[in-house]
Amino acid sequence: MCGRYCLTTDAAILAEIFGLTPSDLPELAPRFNIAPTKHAPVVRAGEEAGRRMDLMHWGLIPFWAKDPTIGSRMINARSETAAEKPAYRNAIRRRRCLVPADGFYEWKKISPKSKQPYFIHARDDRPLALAGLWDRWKDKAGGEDNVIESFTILTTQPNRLLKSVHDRMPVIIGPEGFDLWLSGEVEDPADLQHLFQPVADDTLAMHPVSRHVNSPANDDAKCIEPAEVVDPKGSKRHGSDDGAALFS
DNA sequence: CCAGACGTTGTT
DNA sequence: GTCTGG
DNA sequence: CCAGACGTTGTT
DNA sequence: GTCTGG
Repeated sequence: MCGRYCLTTDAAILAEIFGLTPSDLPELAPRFNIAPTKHAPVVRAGEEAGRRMDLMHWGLIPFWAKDPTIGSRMINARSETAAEKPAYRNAIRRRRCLVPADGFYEWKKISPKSKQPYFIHARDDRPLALAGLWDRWKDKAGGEDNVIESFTILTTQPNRLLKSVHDRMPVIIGPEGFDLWLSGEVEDPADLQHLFQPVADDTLAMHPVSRHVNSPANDDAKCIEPAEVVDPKGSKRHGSDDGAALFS
């Protein structure tokens, strides 16, 4: 799945990659540890034309929700079934977005009581575009104009590299898929299914990182720094960049 | 009809 | 909002 | 995803 | 154990 990620790339560079108007970008600080319920930038189709980037709450709050805390359980959506789920079926037809990420974290279970975090990123270190859905929720009770826009990240089967750490991974959209994914209303969500295939095995690389990343309060470069794999008994081995090892 | 869920992952 | 379960 | 809380009454 | 918060 995808429950934590990193985004430190400048807004100007993201604008170039995602085809955004450079004069209309949100302020972005480097983020090494974006966690559910935090705000993060997503790219979506503009209401008139083009694309825009806006900050949204991670954890999709369906427009019909009475209690917005439901969003904390909607951080991922299975791409295989999103079109049928009440929480996502409207969004997948009309409100798709791309979630820029330098890379994401996965926790590999290394013993019954221990998990080792890994950082996964493009081999060429360019930002990734994760497939997302968004929604707009309005507080009925508050009376005020309390509007929250929020997003979720789609998941799919792991490719060969990811399979070694986890059984799910985020859907990653290549540049050739941006137009379709960010197009307006799609009548049949089956037309999108081909975008949900796991990325090619040689596009990503990964390395183990410190458990420093475990706490969402830690948001610094140490989160992505290569670290030793440490098992619960304390024996160690050095973390190589597994992606590079597999494909070099 | 109304009430209650609406999600994923991982673990057993 | 809409579907499922009772 | 992980971390951290998980409760009430009464008194200050 | 399970839920909420980040």
